[in-house]
Amino acid sequence: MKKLLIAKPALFSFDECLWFLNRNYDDCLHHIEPGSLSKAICINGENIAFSLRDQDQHLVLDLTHGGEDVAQQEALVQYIIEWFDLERDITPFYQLLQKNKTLGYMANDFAGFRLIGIHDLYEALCWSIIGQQINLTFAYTLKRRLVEHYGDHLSVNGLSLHIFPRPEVLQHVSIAELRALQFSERKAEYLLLVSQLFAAGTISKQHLLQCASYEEQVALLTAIRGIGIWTANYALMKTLKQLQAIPYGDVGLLNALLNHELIKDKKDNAGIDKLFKRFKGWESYLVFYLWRSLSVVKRDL
DNA sequence: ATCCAGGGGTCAC
DNA sequence: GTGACCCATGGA
Repeated sequence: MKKLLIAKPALFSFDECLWFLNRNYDDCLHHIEPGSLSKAICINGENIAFSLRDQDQHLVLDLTHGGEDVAQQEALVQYIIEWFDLERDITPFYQLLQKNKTLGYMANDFAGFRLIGIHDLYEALCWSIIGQQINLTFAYTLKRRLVEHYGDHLSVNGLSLHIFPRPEVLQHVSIAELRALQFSERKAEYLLLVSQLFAAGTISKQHLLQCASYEEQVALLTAIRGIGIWTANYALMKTLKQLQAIPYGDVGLLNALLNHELIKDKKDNAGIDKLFKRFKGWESYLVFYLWRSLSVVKRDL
């Protein structure tokens, strides 16, 4: 079995990332076991499966299905690097955290936690549309139904590793079919529209990368029906790792800020602005760490 | 039973 | 530009 090594940067904890990926939810797009994860993705048209584990100064990537050629292996390594944001020096963020009386504890409690991405823009947009205005448990249920009905999968070591459906497939699904899976009429409409746009090549990650500014990227996304300011920022944060992205209006973010008594109420926009101003350039990391703090509360209850 | 959930569109003003 | 209203459904 082909084995690839990926060097671990400073301020990185695989366990911390792994724990977040596993949280309390049932994510169908990866399988977690203590100390390792398994996943399947499509690279250059081929479905590949791998597992990832922590070993001393490296992450060890074991290819468990496909990926024989070197170009695919390089792409896979790059995928992991982007997924866990391994090339970023996050010490400036930690310095900002440690200066903050309320949030400083995170530098210790969540040490080495990284902004975990979603490489595929289409998947990120679909996932955020699914997650709009419903609780996360149900959102993961809906995602699983979508993936199991319309996505590929690889069977490896007794595990069924699912791959997010391609837009070319989803664009031809009917609203009635999605309604039967308990998607709301609106979510079904939005998902089909986004699928059509991606299948037709009207929108892509490449289009976003060609934008001159962050504002332009937001405008490009929010021009699409079903994608508002929250969804656009979520996708830019997860897919492009645009660190100035703040998913405004996010219920989880607001609850985390309330838990830490950093805002008076959910309409305290001034309080929010004041906090994020201190984390200029690291806004997304702050959001991600605040989301991480929600899981702590949930776990401790 | 009741309120809320990692929102967004629409429409009145 | 702002705010009220609707959507839909499961979780707690």
